[in-house]
Amino acid sequence: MSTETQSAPNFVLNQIREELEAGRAEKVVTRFPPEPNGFLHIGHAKSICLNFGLAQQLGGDCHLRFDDTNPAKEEQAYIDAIKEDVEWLGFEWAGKVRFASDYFDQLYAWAQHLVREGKAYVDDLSPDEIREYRGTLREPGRPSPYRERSSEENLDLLERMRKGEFGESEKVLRARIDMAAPNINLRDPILYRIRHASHHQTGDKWKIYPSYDFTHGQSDALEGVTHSICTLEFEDHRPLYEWFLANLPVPCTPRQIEFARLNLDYTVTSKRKLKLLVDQGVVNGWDDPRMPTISGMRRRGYTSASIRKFCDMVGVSRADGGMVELGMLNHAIRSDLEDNALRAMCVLNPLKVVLTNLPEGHEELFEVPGHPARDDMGTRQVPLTRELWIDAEDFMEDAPKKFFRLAPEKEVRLRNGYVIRCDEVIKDEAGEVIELRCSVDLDTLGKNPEGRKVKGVIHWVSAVHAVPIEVRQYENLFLEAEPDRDKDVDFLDHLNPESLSVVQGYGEPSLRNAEPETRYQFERIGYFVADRHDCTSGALVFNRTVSLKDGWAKAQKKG
RNA sequence: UGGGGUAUAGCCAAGUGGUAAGGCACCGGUUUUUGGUAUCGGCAUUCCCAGGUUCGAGUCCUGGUACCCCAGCCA
Repeated sequence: MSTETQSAPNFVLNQIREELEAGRAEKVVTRFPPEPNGFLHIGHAKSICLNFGLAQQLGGDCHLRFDDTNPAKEEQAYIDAIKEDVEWLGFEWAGKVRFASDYFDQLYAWAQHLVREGKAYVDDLSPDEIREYRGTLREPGRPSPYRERSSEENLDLLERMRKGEFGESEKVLRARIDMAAPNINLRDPILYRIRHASHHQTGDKWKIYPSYDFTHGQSDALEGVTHSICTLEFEDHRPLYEWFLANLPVPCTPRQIEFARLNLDYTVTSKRKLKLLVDQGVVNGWDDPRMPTISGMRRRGYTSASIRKFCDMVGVSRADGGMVELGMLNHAIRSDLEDNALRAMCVLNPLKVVLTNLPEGHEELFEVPGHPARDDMGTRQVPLTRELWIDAEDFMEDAPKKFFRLAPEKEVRLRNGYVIRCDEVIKDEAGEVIELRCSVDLDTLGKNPEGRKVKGVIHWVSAVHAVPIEVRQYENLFLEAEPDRDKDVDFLDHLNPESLSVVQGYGEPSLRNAEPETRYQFERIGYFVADRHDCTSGALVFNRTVSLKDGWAKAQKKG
């Protein structure tokens, strides 16, 4: 395990610790079992942190096992992406990457075992008939007419299913449990279905594929998994999970523990819906910075540490139907970047300022820290010249008393530089402010001016040295806190049309050689990352990870 | 009375009979060459509701209520 995570205790950890203390287990083995049918998202991050975190804290192992029992939906590309995401998050699985498909031979042998024991049978009912015979939530099911076939016949039929003698849906193998069970999962669940599909790991070897229920617990047992941690919706499957372990000669009996999945504000976390966003071109791929996927968040500029911290803050419980506010995620990333991101000045909405008492061609270099509190992050050179860009929001012609920025006749400090005073406002024919003429107080470098206090500080960029940058500003993908709440309304109706806005701005020269994935705080604006794919020395592209908290905007709102 | 779960502040969440942790958000003070950060303080007389047991209940009992999951040959 490569990452030191000091996770807060939770009920799963406590429970396992008790078992350890009671001597009911020795070494803990967990597993993270994604199906390779899409990219991992923030909800998976919670599961990853839990499973790998448990192993870390208890001195055990965590396996990465692909739950690849449905070749129709799975792809190698997803496998590659998932492995990359888990590694990027900072975790290391024990041993080789595993696949449920590694156990297909054993699973098949166990299916034959159940048949011989009279605990499984081949059913010829059609999918519709099976549904009908299953009964409803309130009424019991009825036994299939094929339920009483002999072991010999079942064995033969199963073997022929395996050989591909039947078409898809012509037959299935079912466990023989109880068609009247109140828990529908126990009403003779399907063990194998026929799929004439090529599998990304096993090729064309199999014509039948085991179901999740028949695969998961046995795979856990085969790997020596002690605790199989999954989400709440599998709680109803636990009796089945245990039934297979009890009725098959498995090497050990893992225990299933369920926890509540993560729900995040203004976000969808459903692989199906995320895939829809990708397929319909609503976003630019699974790693679009607006996506709650691990790779999207990475591209947006989240650090893996911040995602781990977020998962830790959220905690683990069995309380369902909850909804975590995005504010918590914002806090996690801001606190990481506050400590670790380089500082730079950038202007996104440029307004020209001319410093009238500086001579033409004046150039002055300030050496300023890469980070205000971290000497180890070095320094950068910031040039000052007669013409500057400042952000238009930092000037107001009729400024209210508490506006601590530039206004006619008022003073403000240039961050890392001098105090300047706005002497003249120049407008175009339309009355738009196009330039400010200001004077510099040369006696204010590194010290406060005599006899007055200048409260405001604004960022700026030398016009001659300004580096053009493209900045991609992201907002929530959805306008509704729970986009998929209402079953009668398509979640796509809640899309935020302004989730992405691209702006061309000016950055200070230190940004010129920004390497992809370098994170910055553009002072007084927010945290940004050089896009890992599109940022080159010829075309600087930054993604806004998250804005800085804006106390001024908040005060404005309050009036 | 189909089965299985869950209810603690705006949000997440500790708490397992001894008098409601922590985090986020929010509000206010201080510091500040980022209206950021840091820092200090405030923020549940009460734990879904109603009864009961007990010297004592968020924790135990009884009865309600609300919400989530399950009728894929998905996982």
